[in-house]
Amino acid sequence: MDEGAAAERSRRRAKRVSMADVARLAGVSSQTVSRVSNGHPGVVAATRQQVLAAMRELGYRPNSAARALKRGEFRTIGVVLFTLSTTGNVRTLEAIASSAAHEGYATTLLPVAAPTHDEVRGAFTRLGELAVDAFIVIMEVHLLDAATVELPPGVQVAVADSNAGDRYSVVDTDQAGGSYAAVNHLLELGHRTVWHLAGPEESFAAQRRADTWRAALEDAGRPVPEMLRGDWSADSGYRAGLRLAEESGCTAVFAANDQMALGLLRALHEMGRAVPEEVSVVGFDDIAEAGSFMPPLTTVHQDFAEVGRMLVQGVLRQLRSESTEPGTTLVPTWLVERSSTAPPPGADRTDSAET
Amino acid sequence: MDEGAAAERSRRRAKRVSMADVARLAGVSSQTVSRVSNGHPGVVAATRQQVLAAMRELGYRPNSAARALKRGEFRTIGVVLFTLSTTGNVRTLEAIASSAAHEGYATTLLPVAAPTHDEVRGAFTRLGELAVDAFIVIMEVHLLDAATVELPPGVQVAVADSNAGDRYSVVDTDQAGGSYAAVNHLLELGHRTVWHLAGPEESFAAQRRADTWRAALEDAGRPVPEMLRGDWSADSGYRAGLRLAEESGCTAVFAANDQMALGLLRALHEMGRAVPEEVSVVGFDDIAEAGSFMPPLTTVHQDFAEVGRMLVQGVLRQLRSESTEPGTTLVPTWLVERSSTAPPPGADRTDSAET
DNA sequence: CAATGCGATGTTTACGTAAACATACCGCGT
DNA sequence: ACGCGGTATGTTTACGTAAACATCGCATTG
Repeated sequence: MDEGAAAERSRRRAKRVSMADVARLAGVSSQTVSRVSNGHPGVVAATRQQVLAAMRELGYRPNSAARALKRGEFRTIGVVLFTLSTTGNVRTLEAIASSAAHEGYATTLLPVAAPTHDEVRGAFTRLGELAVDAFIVIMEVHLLDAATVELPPGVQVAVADSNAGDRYSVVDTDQAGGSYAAVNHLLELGHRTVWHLAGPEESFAAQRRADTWRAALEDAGRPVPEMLRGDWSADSGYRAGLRLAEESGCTAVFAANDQMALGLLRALHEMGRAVPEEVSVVGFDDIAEAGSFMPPLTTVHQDFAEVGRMLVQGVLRQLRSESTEPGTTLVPTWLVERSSTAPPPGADRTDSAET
Repeated sequence: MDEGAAAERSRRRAKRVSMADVARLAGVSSQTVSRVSNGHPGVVAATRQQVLAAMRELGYRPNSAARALKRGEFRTIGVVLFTLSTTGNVRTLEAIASSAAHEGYATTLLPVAAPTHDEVRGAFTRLGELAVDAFIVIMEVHLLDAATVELPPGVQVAVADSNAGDRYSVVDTDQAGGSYAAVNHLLELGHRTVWHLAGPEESFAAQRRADTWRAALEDAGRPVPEMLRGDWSADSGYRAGLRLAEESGCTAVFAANDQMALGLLRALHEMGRAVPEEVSVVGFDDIAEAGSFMPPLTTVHQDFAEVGRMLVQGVLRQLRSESTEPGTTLVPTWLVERSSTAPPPGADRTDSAET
């Protein structure tokens, strides 16, 4: 076992083909191999072919460690995230990975087990040792705060889902715009006011959506009902829905995400409150399934793909210009009207919300 | 604050702090710094403290490229996948990333833009240059086949969602077991037969589920209805549902995933076919929202976390022992009974399916 | 026809780390 | 007192690549 492992290790070591090997076989210098490998000009076609043939024969593949060491860059972007259980994170990650790939960068995942300060700090410590030129954090900023001191200097950062625009380059969807559109849509349908099922307290996005909901109501001079709170899950939406169904005055609900809206719909259905005839529901996210809810959900669409793209562009720009540009970039959101909203029961006019 | 940041920035690019710098400040040799950095024994406490202090002062972080070059390994696992739009892939990736992190490995994403042969080949070519010790492929194998020749030698591979067990180490959920359980559950409720809404033809998983569905019916001596086909999306489930609602003989449907089941539920609802009173529906995946469908969906649970864990264990074992062990490992699946299934209309006895 | 210039290729070197080897020192036993 | 064993630390070297510099040869030109 022991000598087996040792032998295998040496075999693997021996197996590794280097430029020198290719150069020897092709009868050229290793520098020429390097030139061919990197597509540099100044290599005559015949030589190039010879080198390429030798590469193929030996199965040469460049050693990226050596390459990175020499060049001083890894061509890799690290992504720090806490969970892949929310649509937004997944969609954003997907866009990051493909944008990065498009730019010739690899994407390395740095999962943080739990969103505690210790965990985040630990992650950043590990991150300091990671083969990464820049990284993108998809996480609440109040956790980032504590970890800031640990951030390895010399690595560019961009942040999603955060309000740290004063210190980092932040890209986020237009939470306020979307929330405002959602609430106003309901008011315009004639609802007297709108209830809100918020996301967890720790979430910046949840807070921003709730704040905007409140502001929109106050702007319109409407009463602000008590806010309910969920944890993004459909179950928490269901529980909130059971309670809302008892509120006879409740004719419109703005849920902070689609999953909770799903639970809400089920609770309302089970309690015999028809959607949208008796109660209107608006969600947030526009997940792929939203159009197949019962009824199809009116919700706020977020362009996560664009967020990912902009995040990558952001860090790469920083990387190239060597400048950090704090600031927040907002990606537009818009309301997608489906069938879960309608004028409130007893409303004769569908277009006026004048009191 | 500003000049601090600026200073740091210029210091960074000008020269990254190396072991030599730390060694100079601490008044020791760089080798001693290396020993401290790697926690090697044989460094007296006083010296260690001195080195650590110097590291802190200079903000030293090891250069992983140099380290990888020297050690001959990257401590990184690459994951090749086509899409993050399916629950299974996302859950699996998440588990891979956290298992890998737990083992001290980073996870690098290699997205494949489209599941075409060319794309996959290109991905593997890029992958050959990637700083990766091993990789995991989450993709249909028939695409892998064409790319096999391109697979960089000396890199360990494990595969999910595939039937390439003869050549690679494959980990998959027990598709057959789950499908069998789903069909039998419906038969035992008293349904005469079960319809099937399959996933896309290209999908190995879809094929396996369909095959098992057919086999289970044949085993029980039941008629095999015409199979419907969707593309995993809720929309395709909806379209199939519209058609099924017209089939008066249809009392039980086994959908190949939960998203399609969702669309199915909506179509049946809109067509006035009550679930589960008139039609029973079973899904596959047990996505987080399945319990909040209307009605809550009976479905087959897949333990993607376990799949990810085993994939990582698999490649790491291969890496350490340098042996490739083809073979398929199945992770158990089980039926989660919720409220979307019931005996067929007109059935008096709920336990017997005898004709 | 020789000088010149430039394109093609080779040689040297440095990147930061860590293994392997080398040395210096200390305490101990005889 | 002397050497011996062992430990703490220093020195050398190699990992694979690519920039910088060096060289060679051929064609163009005065």
